[in-house]
Amino acid sequence: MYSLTEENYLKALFNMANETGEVNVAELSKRLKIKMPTVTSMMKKLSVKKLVHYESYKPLRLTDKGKKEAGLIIRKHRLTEMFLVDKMKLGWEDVHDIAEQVEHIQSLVFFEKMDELLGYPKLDPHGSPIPDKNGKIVWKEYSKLSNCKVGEIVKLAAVINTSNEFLKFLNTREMRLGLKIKIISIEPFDKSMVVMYGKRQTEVLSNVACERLLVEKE
Amino acid sequence: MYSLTEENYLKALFNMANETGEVNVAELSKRLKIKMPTVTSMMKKLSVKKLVHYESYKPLRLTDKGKKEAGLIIRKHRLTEMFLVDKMKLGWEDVHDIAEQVEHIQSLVFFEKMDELLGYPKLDPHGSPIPDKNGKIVWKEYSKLSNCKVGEIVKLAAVINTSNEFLKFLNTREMRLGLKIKIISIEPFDKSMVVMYGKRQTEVLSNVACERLLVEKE
DNA sequence: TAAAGAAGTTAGATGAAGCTAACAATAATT
DNA sequence: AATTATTGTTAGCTTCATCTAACTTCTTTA
Repeated sequence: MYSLTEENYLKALFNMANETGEVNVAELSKRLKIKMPTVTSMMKKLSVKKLVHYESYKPLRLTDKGKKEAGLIIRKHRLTEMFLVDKMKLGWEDVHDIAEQVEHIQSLVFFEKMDELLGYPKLDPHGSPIPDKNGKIVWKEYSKLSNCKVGEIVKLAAVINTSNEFLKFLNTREMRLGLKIKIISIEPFDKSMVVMYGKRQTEVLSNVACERLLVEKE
Repeated sequence: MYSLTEENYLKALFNMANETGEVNVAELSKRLKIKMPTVTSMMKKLSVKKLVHYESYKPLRLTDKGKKEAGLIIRKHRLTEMFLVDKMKLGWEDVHDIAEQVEHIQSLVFFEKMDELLGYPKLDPHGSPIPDKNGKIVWKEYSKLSNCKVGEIVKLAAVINTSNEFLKFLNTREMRLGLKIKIISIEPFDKSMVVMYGKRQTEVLSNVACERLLVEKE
C-alpha cells in the first residue's frame, strides 16, 4: 500500500504527536535522521496522498486517514513485540529492532493470527497500548514515578524510554511490569528516590530513571 | 548487508540452478518479472561484489560466496514457513508470501530462536530441505510419483510446485506429507494414476499432479 | 551458409528517496 | 526595532532499481 519509507514517516509523526504535541520539520528530521529538505518534500508527497495536512512553515499534522494508517502500523509493531516476548521468549530489550522490520509486512492473516495466539492483548511488553483494528489507541492514565510521594506504594505499569540500555538497566535491578514499588524516601537535592520492591531493600533510582517509569496507584 | 533487491536476485539464481541447472539472463528476467537490461546491470553489480560469475553472453553462475548468501536467505525463508505452519497454525498454502517478506529480516536471534523453538527442523512444510547455518543444502533423493509403478506403496515426501492452487488442490484431497499412497493403476493414454490412501479409495491424479509429487520408497 | 529469430547488451530516461548549498521566513535576543 | 539564530524551502545533484529503444551477438533454420 504505502512504501516502507512513507510508513516510517507516518509512524514517527504519530508517536511524536503523542509524546510532545506539535511536530515540526526540524524535529521530525532529527528523529528520522533525515535532512530537512528531504522531510519537506516527503511531507508534500504525503499531503497529496491526504495523509498529512501540510502548509509551508506550519506545524505538521496527520489527517484522520494518516492517523489511522499510522495507528495500524504501530499496532503491527506492538503486536509483534508482544509475540516476540510472549511466544518467542525474547527479552523486552531485544524486540524493538526486530519489530521495526516486521511491522512492514503486508499480510492480514499473519497479524490476526498473532493477535489470536496472544489472546488479543491490550498492551505491549513495555506497557504501551496496542491500537485496535481501526488504528485507534485507548490511553490509560499513568503517573510518572518521579511525581509520586514518600510512603506511596505503586505498581509499575509502563516504561517511557524503550532503549536497549534503559531496559537492560531495569533487568539488572529485576524490575518488571506489574512490580509493586514502595517509595521510602526522596533526596531533595537531585530528586533521586530510595525505593523497595520484590526482594530488594533500599534500591536507589535517579530522577532520570524515575521520569521514565510510569506507575499506577491502587 | 545486501539490499532486498540483491537478495531476491541471489535467491532466484540459487533456486533456478537447483531446478533447471544453467541459468541465463532471459530466464532470470522472466522469473523475477524484471526486464533483461535491468538483470544484466544487476549481474554486473553482483559480479563486482563477488556474488556472481558474470561474463557477457555466458550463463549466470553464483560464486561460492553467492551460494552461501543465497542459501542463508533460503534458510530464513524455509524456517519461517515451518514456523508459520507449526507454531502459528497457518495452512501450508498461506505461508509462502509471508515468508517471502520475513526472509529479509536482519536479526540473528530472531531466526535462531525460531530454529530452536522448532527443534532444528531439516525440512520445511513442503518437504524442501532447510539449508544449514552455512547455507549448505543436503539433498535427499526422492522419486516423482509419476515415475512409480503399479502396485508400489510410497510415502509422500515433498511437493515440487508450491503454488497456492496446487496446495489447495492437495488439501481438498486430504493429501499431506508423510501420507502412504498405493498405486492401483496407470492409464496408458494420459498417464493419470488411480491411487489409494488414507480413507480414500480410487482417487484419480493427473500426470501433471503426479509430476509435482515427490515420494520415498520404503 | 545466409537469413531470421532469440538472447544479451548499451545508452539514455524515469521515479523514489536521499543529499548539499543557497536563500527565505519566522522566532529569539540584544 | 534591528540583529542574530533557528527553522523551513527551493534548486539541483546522486544513487538505486527500474524502464524503453536501439543495437549486437549468438543460435537456429531454411
